[in-house]
Amino acid sequence: MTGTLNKVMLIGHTGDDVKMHYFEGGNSIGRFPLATNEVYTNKATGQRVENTEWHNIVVRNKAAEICEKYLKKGDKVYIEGRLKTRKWTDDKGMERYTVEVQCTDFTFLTPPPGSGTSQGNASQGSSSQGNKQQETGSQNPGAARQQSPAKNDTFASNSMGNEDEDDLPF
Amino acid sequence: MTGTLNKVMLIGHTGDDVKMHYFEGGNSIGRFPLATNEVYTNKATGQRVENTEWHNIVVRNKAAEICEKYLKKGDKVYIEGRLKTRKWTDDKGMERYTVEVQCTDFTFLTPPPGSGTSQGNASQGSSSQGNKQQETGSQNPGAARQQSPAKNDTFASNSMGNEDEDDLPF
Amino acid sequence: MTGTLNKVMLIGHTGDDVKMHYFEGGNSIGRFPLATNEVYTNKATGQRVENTEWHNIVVRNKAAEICEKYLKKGDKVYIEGRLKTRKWTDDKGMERYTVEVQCTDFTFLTPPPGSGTSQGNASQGSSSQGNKQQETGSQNPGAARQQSPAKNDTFASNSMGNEDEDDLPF
Amino acid sequence: MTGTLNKVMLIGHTGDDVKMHYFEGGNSIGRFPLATNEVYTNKATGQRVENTEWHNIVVRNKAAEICEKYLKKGDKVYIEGRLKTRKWTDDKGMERYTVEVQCTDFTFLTPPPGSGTSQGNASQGSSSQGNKQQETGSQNPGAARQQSPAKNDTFASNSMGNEDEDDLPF
DNA sequence: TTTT
DNA sequence: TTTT
Repeated sequence: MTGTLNKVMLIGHTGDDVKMHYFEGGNSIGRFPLATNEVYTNKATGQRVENTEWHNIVVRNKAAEICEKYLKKGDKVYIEGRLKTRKWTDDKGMERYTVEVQCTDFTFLTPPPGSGTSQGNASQGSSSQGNKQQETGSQNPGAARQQSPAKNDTFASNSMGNEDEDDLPF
Repeated sequence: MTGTLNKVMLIGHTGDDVKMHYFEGGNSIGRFPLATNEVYTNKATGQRVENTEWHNIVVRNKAAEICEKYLKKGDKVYIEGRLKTRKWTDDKGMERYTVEVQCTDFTFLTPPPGSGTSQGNASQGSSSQGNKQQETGSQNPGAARQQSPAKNDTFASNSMGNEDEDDLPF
Repeated sequence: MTGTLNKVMLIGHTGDDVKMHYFEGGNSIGRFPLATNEVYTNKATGQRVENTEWHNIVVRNKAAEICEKYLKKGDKVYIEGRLKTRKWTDDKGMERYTVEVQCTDFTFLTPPPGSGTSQGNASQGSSSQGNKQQETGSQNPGAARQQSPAKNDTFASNSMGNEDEDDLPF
Repeated sequence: MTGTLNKVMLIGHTGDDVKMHYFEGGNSIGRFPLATNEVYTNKATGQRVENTEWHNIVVRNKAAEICEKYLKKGDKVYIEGRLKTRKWTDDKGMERYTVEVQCTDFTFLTPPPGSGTSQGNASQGSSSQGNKQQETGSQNPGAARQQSPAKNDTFASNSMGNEDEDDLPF
C-alpha cells in the first residue's frame, strides 16, 4: 500500500570522490558523502553556531558512472532521492543501521573546469586546483557534465510516458 | 546547458474530472485543474482570509490514463511536475500565455471507495457520492489506485538505472 | 558557509502517537515514527516486493503540541523538514547515530473525525477506530486540525518578511 | 480549510537585476526573472532540443533587499516559493493573468566575487564582468551573501517554534 | 470555470 | 524582455 512520498532534496558539497562498487551482472553503485551546512546564532548565548550535516549518497549504474566521472571532492551538487535505512552487522556482531539517500536525480552545480562562465573557475589552469582529469576531445567535458541533469529530466519524463525524449545521458 | 531545477510539488483537490485528448500515433494527454488553499489573518484588519490557487495540471500517456480512470472531481492528490508556459492565440488573435504543471509523478491521497481504511469513506454505498464507476473483479480497484504511486516511483528509479524494478503501473 | 539545501518531504502514516518531552524553560519536543512505502516488482524473480521505510520525526514547541493534540497513530500526514544525525551513547558505552527529520512544516492529510467529507471516515462512530479524544466545543476540532498547515504557511511567509499574516496557529 | 501544499523549487539563472518597488508603510517587493533549462533529444527527429523556461520571482521586504543587494543578472540561485496567479488589466481593458513564484526561501549559488573558492570567479577583476558594486569593509560581502540561506533556514526554523536561533539575516 |  |  502506498499513497506515500519519500523525497530528499539536497544541495551540498561532496566530501570525497565517488567510490564505485561493481556487481556481477553489470550493475554498479557509487557512494559519496555530501555535506550541508546551517548557520545560526544561539539566542541564549549570542554565539554564532555552524553545523555540518553529512549525508550518505548512493547512486546506481549509469548515474553512478556519470558521477564517478565528473564529480570530484568538494564539488557542489544538487541531489534528489529517497531515504533508506540499511541494516548491517558490525565486527562485534551488533546490528547497526545506516541511513542513505538513494539518489534518483542530480544536477552538477560546480561548473566544469574550462567552462569560462562567470561562475566558473575557468580562466586559468584550474586543473592545478586538484580537479580530476577530464578526457579531452571534440566534446567539451564541461558541457557534457552540464547535460547530465537533462538526462535525468529526460528519464523522469519517460517515466510518465513522454515520448519525444531520449534515453541517453549525453 | 542546464544545471537547473524546475520542480513543483502540490497537494490539492481536483476541480474537475480529467479531460483526455488523444493524438494520432497513440500519445495522449489529460488535463485537470487542481486547487490549493491558504488561510491567514490579515494583521492590519484582523480579518481571516482564505485564498484558493488554481493550477493547470497536464499528464501524459499511461499516467494520463491512470488519472482519467481513478481521479474524480474533488479528490485529493499529490502532484509533482515542472512549470511550463504555453503560448496560444486567443480568438482576437492576441498572444496569450498559460502556465501549466507538466506532471512527472503523482500519488492519490483520497482512498478509493470500498477501501475500508480508517481514512476511507468506505463503509457504505460510496458510489452514491458521485464516484466514478470503477471496474470490479478480483483486483481491488482501491489497491490498484494505491499502487499508482509505486509505479511512478518505479519509473523514477529506472531513470537512474535501477534494475530490479518493473515497468508496469500495476 | 552555506549555499546549501537540506530538505526532506514525506507523506506517510504515523506508527505511533506523538511522545512529548518538556524542557525546563518551556521548550518541548515531540517525536513519532512515520512510515512510507514503496511497491515494485523484482524483474529477475517477477516477485512483488513491498518495502516500508521508517522515519524518526522530531517536532518542536507549538508545532509539537499541535501534533500531539491532533495526530493519532495511523494518520496520514505530510512532513517537511531537515535531516539531522544525532549522536548518542548506548548502554554499552558505544557511540550510536540516529538520523532524524527535524520537522519545519506539516499538513494533516487524514480528515478529522466528524468532518463528513467524501474523504473522511466521518459517517458513523469513527471514534471506535481508536481516534484520540478531541476536545468538543464551538470550534470544530476537524477544522482546527485542517488549519494547521495554514499556520505553517503563515509562519513560513513571515520568515520572508511578509507583513499581512498572523502569528497564531488557529 | 487546507491540508494542501503549494511548493515550487527552482535552480536557475536570473535574467535581470532585481527591480524593487517600495510601498508606503515600509513594505517592499522585488521582482526578477529566472531561467531554467531543459535539454533533450527529440526521438522522432533525432534533433537536440533546448528549452528555456522563464519564471517570475517575487520576493518581499528584507528578503527582497538582500536579493537586490547581492543578486546580479546571470547569477545562479535556488528559489523556493509558492505559485500565485495575479490578475491584472491590460491597456485594452482585457483581463490578464500572470503566474508568479512568491519566494519563501532562497540560496545564492553563484559565489560572490573575491570569495576565492574553487567554484568562484574570484581570481581577477571580476567586477569587470558586470558585478554589482558590493560594499567593502571588515565583513566579506561574499560571506555575507553566503549566509543569506542560513538566515532563511533560521527563519523557517523559527516558524516551528525553534528557540535557539536568531532573527537576523547576518 | 472549479476543489475542500 | 532576459540567463547559462
